[in-house]
Amino acid sequence: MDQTARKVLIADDEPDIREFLQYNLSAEGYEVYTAKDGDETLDKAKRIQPDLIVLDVMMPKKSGVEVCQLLRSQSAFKDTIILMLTALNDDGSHIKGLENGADDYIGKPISPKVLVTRINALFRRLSKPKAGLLTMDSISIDPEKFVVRVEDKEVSLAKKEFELLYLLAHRPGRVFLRNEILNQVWGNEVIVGDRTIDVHIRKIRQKLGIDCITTVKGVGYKFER
Amino acid sequence: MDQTARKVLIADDEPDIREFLQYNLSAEGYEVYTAKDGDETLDKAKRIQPDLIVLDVMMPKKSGVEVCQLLRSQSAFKDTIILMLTALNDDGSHIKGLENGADDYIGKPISPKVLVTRINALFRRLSKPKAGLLTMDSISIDPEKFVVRVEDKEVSLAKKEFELLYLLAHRPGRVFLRNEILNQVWGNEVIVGDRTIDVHIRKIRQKLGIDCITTVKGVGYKFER
DNA sequence: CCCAGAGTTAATAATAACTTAATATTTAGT
DNA sequence: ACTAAATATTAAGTTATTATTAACTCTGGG
Repeated sequence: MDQTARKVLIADDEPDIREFLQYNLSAEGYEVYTAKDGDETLDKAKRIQPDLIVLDVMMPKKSGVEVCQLLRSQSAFKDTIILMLTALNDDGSHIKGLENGADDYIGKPISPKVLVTRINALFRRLSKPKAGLLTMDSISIDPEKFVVRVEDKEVSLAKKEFELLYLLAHRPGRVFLRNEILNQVWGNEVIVGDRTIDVHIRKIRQKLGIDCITTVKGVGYKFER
Repeated sequence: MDQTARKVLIADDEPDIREFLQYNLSAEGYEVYTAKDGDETLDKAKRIQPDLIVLDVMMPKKSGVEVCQLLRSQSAFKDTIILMLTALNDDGSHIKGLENGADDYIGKPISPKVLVTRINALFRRLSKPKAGLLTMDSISIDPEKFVVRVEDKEVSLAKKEFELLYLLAHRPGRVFLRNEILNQVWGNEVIVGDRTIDVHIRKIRQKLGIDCITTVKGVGYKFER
């Protein structure tokens, strides 16, 4: 299977809808997974880390809306594209979906053409470009393998630490405001105190051993050298 | 998501209006965030630093007018475009909005076309070109990296020093009154003595090494060369 | 169940930024 | 050249921001 294939998770309690979606999306080259209720969706989403989730509003265990809210409250899913599926294509549920963080919705019945077009459009519009390997002299950061190498020694960072370092390092010299950092790394729904950033910065400095993050007091942090 | 997408924050207590705006503005390529009451608006505005805020007049917690006033009293939002939304399209609330620092207003009900046209127009009319790199011969000022380079040597200034230098340098030759400087750099609520400016000027001159700030006695300062 | 690691918070310490006040120097007007 | 007013300079005092540490929660794996 293509290494860069987009992963799509389909969540619907009706087997024939799952099959229909799976068929059409596989044909488009997506890597498709399915779930049949809210809880299973959450489990699989966590394991698979899909790029897009097709979420039926009406599902057993947890409704699509609930699942959507739960996913959006976790920073791991802040960039996951969520497409709601609803039989009720009245404004009410449409609204409810988008309000809770969905990126788009489609009303049943679904035409294969509309579905595929919409999903492709979502990817075009929303997906972040895949992060690439960063290399500065004596330090390299690989987001694929999740590894940082400093002077030929491998350093393992925790996820938040890594994301923070990557954010700063992908634009060396540029100052990132604390707000920007919170938005990019934690997402704008999550609320954490300012000291949290400091603590992560400290751990990064500590683990890397070399001083490559500069504090700009009253402003933010930047990566240098 | 486009890295340079304009950020728009929508503040309205009615879910269907939020959704309506979100849908239409997302489709235009804006990066859209929402808030459902006054307090949430202030929180998110601070966090997200949107380029434009669509502000409903009638909201719980704090009204749009209050939010507008509060935002405008903070220097971080002096360039944020504010568009008021009101069901009462009588002159009274229109005036009240503009009086309190809003840049435009739209009366409900809203047509998507009008909305998008108006917002695009506001951006065209009001948005400042991104604070950019200033380059004069032998000196360059980079607000993104928060660094000044003088004859290929990097000089790091503290926040107030930098803001002051940037203010003067972005209009070389133009004299800035002490009052203007206080307003722009310190904001109009903060009260500091006149000597404070002198001290910062001195530090800048000292750090840069070259004399590029001229005193205009009895008037103010200007950047030259 | 317990442990280990990640993530967060809160309290305190440390430090840099900022402001002020006191004194010296410069400038412009007479 | 004298004077008054404005600015320059310096050092010291204050405040704001960040660094550091340790404790606490939460989660998943053994």
